[in-house]
Amino acid sequence: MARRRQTVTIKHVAADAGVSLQTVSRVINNEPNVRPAMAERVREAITRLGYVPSLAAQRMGGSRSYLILALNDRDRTISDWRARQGTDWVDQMLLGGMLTCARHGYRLLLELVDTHSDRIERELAATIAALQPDGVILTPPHSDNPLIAELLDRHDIAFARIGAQGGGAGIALSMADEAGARRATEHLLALGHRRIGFVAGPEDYTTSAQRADGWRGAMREAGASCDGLLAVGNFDFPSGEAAAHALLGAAVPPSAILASSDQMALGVLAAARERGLSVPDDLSVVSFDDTPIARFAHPPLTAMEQPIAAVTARAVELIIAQLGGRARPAAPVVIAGELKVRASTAAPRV
Amino acid sequence: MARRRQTVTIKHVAADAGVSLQTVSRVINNEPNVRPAMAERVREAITRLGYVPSLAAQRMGGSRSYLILALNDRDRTISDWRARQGTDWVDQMLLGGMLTCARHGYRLLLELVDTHSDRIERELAATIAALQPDGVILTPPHSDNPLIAELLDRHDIAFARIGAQGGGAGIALSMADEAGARRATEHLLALGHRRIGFVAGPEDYTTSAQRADGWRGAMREAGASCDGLLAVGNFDFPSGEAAAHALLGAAVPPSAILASSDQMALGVLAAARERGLSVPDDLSVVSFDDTPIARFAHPPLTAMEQPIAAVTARAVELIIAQLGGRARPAAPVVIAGELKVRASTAAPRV
DNA sequence: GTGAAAGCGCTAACAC
DNA sequence: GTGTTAGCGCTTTCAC
Repeated sequence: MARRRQTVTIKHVAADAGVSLQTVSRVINNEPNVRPAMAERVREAITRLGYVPSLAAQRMGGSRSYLILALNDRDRTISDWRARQGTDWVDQMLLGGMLTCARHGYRLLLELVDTHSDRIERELAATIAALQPDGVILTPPHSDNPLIAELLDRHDIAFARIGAQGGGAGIALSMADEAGARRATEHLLALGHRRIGFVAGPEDYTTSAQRADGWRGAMREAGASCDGLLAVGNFDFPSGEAAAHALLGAAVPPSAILASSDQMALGVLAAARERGLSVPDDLSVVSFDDTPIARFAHPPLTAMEQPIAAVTARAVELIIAQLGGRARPAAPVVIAGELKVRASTAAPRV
Repeated sequence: MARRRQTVTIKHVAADAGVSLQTVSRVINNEPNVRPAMAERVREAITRLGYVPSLAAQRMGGSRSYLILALNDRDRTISDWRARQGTDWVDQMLLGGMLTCARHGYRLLLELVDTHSDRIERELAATIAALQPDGVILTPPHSDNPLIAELLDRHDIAFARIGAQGGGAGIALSMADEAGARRATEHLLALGHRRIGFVAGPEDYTTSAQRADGWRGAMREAGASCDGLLAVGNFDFPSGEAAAHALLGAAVPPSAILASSDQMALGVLAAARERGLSVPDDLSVVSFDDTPIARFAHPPLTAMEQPIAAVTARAVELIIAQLGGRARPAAPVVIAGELKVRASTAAPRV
C-alpha cells in the first residue's frame, strides 16, 4: 500500500491564493485579522482546489480533533444487538448525535466500554490517548461513574452525562425520570387504579431510583399505598416476568403495573397471560422507553418515551458550545419524553 | 480550552527504556530488526507508562489511520431511524464491524452519504481528505456505484462492496440474493404453491434483480408460470401494500407472495387483511431481511435472513488483510442467510 | 540491529 | 492585518 499523502494541502491553497499558510489557516478557522478581500481570495482557492483540511494534521497542530465520543456500555449494547429485539437506543443516539455533529463539522464515534471492570479507567485513558476527542458523551450507567468524570475532567475534555441528575463535573442531561414515572402513574390513577405495582430497574442505574421516586410521589399524593407493590428487575424480559409474578401473586394483587423498561413490560405481559389475566381488562401495563417493540406488543403498550435522539443532540450542542468557550449550564438540562397512550391501559375492572 | 497535548509520548517511552525513538516505533508496529530483549524492555516501559500511540500522529507520520468508514445511504438510514420500526441494519453492521475492527486495532466510523446526488463524488472526496481512512465499506445502493469505486481506487483505499456481485474494483461480498430468493420460493413450492407472486425492490439496488432471478429460476424449474406475478415496490410499507393489491386483484390471484423486504411484507399482510384474506390459510407470505419486525408481525413472518453482521465482519477482515498486503479475493465472497420459517407460510387451500 | 535526521499538514506564538 | 518560525508525535528514509 503506497504511502498515502494529502493530495491538496494548505500549502497548495496558500500558493494558489498567493498568501501565507497562516492566512489560509485563519480563513479555515474563521479567525479574525484577515481582510475580507483576502479571505474571499483564499476561499476561492479552497473551492477551486477542493481543499479539505486533514483532521489528523489539525489535531497535530494543537487544535481540535473535531471528534466526539459516545460511550456506551459494551455488554448491554452487544447483547441488545444480538437479541435483535428492536431496541434502538444506539440508533436514536446516532440520529441525534451524528446529525448535530455534522452540522458543526464534528464527527461522532461510538465506543463500547466495560462497565463493571476495574480496567475501565485504563481502557478509557487508552481510548482518549489514541483518539484525543474534544468531547465525550456518557450514557447510563457510565453517566454517574465518578472515576470516569474525574478522568475526563483531569484531561480537560468536555463531557455530557445523559440520564444524570447533576452534581459533579460535566454537563448533566436528564430525561425527567422522576417526572416521567409520576406522569405514568398519574395516568393510571386517573383511570381509577389504586394498587399500582412498580418494577424498578437495577440499582447501578441512578435513573432507577428516580423513577421509583416519581411513582412513590404520585402514589403518596393520591393517598395510595405502595406497600408490597415494588419489585426489582434488571431491565430484561425474564426479570420483568419474575417481578410480575411476585407482584401478582400477592394477597391483594395490583390492577396495574408500571415497568421500567419495555422488555420488562413484555415480561409482565407474559406473566399476565400465564395467569389468565387479560390486558388491559384485568391488568393495565405501562412501560418505559417506548422502543419499537412497545408498539408491536399485544396489546400495544402505553409507554413513557425516552427522547434519546433529542437529548443526544442537545448534549452535542452543549459540548460544542463549551468548546467554543461558553459556560456549561449550571443546572441539569431536562428533556422530557411524552407518554404514549396505547391499548395496554384502561380503567380497572370494578 | 487548553492546548491538549499527549501526556506520554513515544519520547517518554524511549527515554524510559533507554533506546531511540525508532526502536520504540518498531516495537509498536511489530517490525523486524529489534532484538527480543530490547523489545521486551520497550514493552515494559510502554506498560509502565501506560503509553498509547496517538492515531493522529501515526497518521501524520505517513502510516495507517486505523480507520475504516462504513458508508450508508443518508436518506434511507435517517428515515429508518426516524420511523422507529425496528430496522436494525445499522446495528448489525456495527455489531459485525466494530467488534472485528476492535480486534485488529481499528475503528469503524459510520458515515452517511447522499445517494442520488451528483455531489456524491465531492462529498466523498472531502470525507476521505478529512479522515484519510484505510478502508471503506460500501452498502447498497453505493456498492454498485462505479463513480465511488473509481474514486476509492484512485485514492488507493481498500474497499468492500456489500451486496455486490463482483466485477470492478474492491472486495465484493454478496448475501446470496439469488439463492435466497430461490430458497424462499422453493419453500413455498414445497408447500404446494404454484402461483407465487413476487414483490421486487427498486431497480437501483442490484440485489433487486438478483432476487427476481432467483424467484424466476425456481418457478421455471418447477414448471410454474411467472405471468402477472411480478410487482415492484421501493422497500417501504405502502409500496408493498399497493403491490399486493395489484397482485391479488388479478383474475387468478397468487396463493403466496414473496416480498423483497420486511416492510413490504407487512404491506402485503395489510392488503390481505383489507381483502378479508387470512394468512397463511388464504395467502402465504415470505419476506426478505428478517429485521426484528418480522418476528413481531401477525402472524410472525417466514423470512430470508440477511446476515449483515457476518458479512460486515468479513468485509472488515478482508480489508485489513488487504492492507496487510494479502491479495483481495478474486471471486465475490458469498455469505448466505438462513430461511427462518414462521407462521406466515402454510400449504395453500385446496 | 540500531540510531539520527528529515518531514508529514497543520496551528500557536511571535514578529513585522 | 499578515508572514515567519517552531514545533505537535510519529514514521520514513538512510546512515552506521
